[in-house]
Amino acid sequence: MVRLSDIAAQAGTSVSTVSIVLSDRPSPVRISEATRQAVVDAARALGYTPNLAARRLRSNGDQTRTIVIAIAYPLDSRLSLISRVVRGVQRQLQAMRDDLVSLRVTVQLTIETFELGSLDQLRGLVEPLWFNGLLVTNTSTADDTYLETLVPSVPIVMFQRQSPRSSVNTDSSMVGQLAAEHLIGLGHRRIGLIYPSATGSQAQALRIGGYRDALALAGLSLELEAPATGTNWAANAHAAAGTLLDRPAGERPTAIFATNDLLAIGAMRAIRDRGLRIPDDLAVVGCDDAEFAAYQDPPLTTVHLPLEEMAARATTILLDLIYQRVEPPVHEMFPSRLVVRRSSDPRAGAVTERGSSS
Amino acid sequence: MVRLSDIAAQAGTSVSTVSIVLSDRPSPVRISEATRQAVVDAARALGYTPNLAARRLRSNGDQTRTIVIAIAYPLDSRLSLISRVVRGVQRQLQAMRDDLVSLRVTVQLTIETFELGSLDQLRGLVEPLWFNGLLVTNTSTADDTYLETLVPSVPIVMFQRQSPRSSVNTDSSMVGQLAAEHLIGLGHRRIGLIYPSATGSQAQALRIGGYRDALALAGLSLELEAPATGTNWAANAHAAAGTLLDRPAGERPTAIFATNDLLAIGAMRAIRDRGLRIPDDLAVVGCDDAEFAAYQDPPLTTVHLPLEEMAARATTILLDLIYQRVEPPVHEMFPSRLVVRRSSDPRAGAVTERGSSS
DNA sequence: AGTGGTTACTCAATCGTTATCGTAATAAGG
DNA sequence: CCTTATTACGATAACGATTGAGTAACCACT
Repeated sequence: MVRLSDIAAQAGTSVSTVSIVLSDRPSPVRISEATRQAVVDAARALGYTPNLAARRLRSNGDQTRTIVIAIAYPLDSRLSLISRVVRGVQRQLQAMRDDLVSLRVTVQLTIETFELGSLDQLRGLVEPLWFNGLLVTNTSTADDTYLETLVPSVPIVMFQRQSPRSSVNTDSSMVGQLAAEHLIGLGHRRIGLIYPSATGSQAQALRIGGYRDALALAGLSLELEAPATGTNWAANAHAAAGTLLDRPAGERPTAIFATNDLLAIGAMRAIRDRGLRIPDDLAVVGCDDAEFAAYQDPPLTTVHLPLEEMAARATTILLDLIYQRVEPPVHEMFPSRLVVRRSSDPRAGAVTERGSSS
Repeated sequence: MVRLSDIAAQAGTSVSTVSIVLSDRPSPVRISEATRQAVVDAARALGYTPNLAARRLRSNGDQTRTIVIAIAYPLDSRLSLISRVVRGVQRQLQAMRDDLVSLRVTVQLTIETFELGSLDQLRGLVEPLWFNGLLVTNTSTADDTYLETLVPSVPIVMFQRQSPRSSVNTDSSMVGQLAAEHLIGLGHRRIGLIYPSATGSQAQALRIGGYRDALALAGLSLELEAPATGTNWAANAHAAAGTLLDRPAGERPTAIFATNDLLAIGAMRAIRDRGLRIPDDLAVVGCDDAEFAAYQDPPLTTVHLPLEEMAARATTILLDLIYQRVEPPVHEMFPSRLVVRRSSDPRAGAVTERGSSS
């Protein structure tokens, strides 16, 4: 482990000078070009790596230059959507590189597997100010109040979650509404809902709310709802859909809305199992536009969320907050978009097909 | 921010005593039950949180009690498989709770988005010994030598990667072999391969190798190979499969092996686009057994990897290494398993169907 | 009473960086 | 030639926790 003092010795200067040179931060102290070079050369020659523990201890977190993205337990299949979020963050950081070059932002997607109780672990990270910014996504609503009190000093951007803090969001209730209105518009009167039973996710609750509102507004009944228990979503949706499909003839739904795409494909299989055709006998609409959605047979109609753009924006906001270029809270809402494919509308076929494979 | 000295003042004792009490680690110094209680009470009353920076600085990383799982760039769709890995790690830690209670292991799934160059960022984490153990998965082969030299002092377990270091692995070449032999056994003579072109993943390379060996052994030609470029796997596999399917009649493959499930469903659509039936005209086999695989129409035959069990084992090994209960390297190999579904074998239908939905 | 042995602590040095304050050396001004 | 700026740097005290060496108090035993 090579220290500043080692470099100082090598370069024939003092520790202070080395510190000032290596962390090229604004300092009242001016260093001549000659010594700067000597220090840099020595550091390179010795293979210096700053000791973050020491740096953080001394400067009490001001210099951590780290953004953390925390994702809450439970680690369910939505994790696959997270890759889209991370990609968005990365691209944005890449784009802002000039801005960042002197700041060395590190993206750490820290999936703290915190349940409510062990959210205290997060505290261990937060209190000593390990990081300068926090991007929180996918927490259960229960954690909200905890987070509120937890981190007053660190800028936080909530992702896909309404909050008094800064947030980047989609109108989740609109998501449910879009799906419901689409199906109603196609003439469906008995529309079933499949949703994950035990999720504290606010987005899920809002989607369901939006769906119910749209149905109520159209004067339709809300009784066709089946929760999918457990985390093995596709399998449990398969079972849940069964309870809807096995109702007596006149009461069986003619369309099903599932609040995510894995649920949707579970339901699709339940439909096929019974010899029913999609979308002729039953239309299916999912949510999220997962990678596999467009490749189902028939391709799955779903509500697309611009996760990458949202993540990029969240990153920008977070950095703005960190450098106090804006005052919190900053709220931003992104539109979701219904992607009509053949699982709900036979006419969608050719057009969307070609479009999505390009 | 409350310090040890604050607690000491409150409890009417010294900083040293407080330190010894709060970190209940073996110490030559004995503390009376009375003071221990006083200290604990004071700490609780003041809401003490240890300053990790100070702790780490002083004890040079011995006490970080943190395991990091690093996942390499590129952040492709395989991230969805990662949730299975994390789940495995979590469950194992849960099961070992007794062992861990005094150690406070924190799981941080740190997705360092490192490319080869910025792997230096990892260095920043590693050098000051931020963590006590590293579980590396999904790095490109290029990073290997870098990692070798990087972290001599921290126990590392490689996941799904052969290495002189400790590893938990599947026989990836067997994965390719299983798929190929299955198709050969079904009587196919012209078997196509679809694989991601630009992945440095060792597992991918081995799968391809195993597939080629099996074909060569059976005296079959290897010319039906189509790389899927880019990271939008399903879409690119769709295109890649096209080049195989549009060959003249006698040269078109009668089966396709895709080295992951997203590629497979892309290929399946290319097949359907051409009015061909699965598995009658073309059989398809994928890899990984993604959540959606069993819910395709027809359900996708694929090679299942016991990722959760592997992760659990990797966790155990990592902890054993950390506490020096075993000597590195420890190598462990898990068997992969072909899951036959209807996309390759029409007879598989009913049986597997029922089995997988339970 | 003096020696040895426990028990229950406390002191003070230390980890590597940073930031404040001080100062030597040179330049500029009168 | 002496004073005052200016430039360039060095010495040193933190940051908060850990740890080995030291010590005070008490008891037992000869």
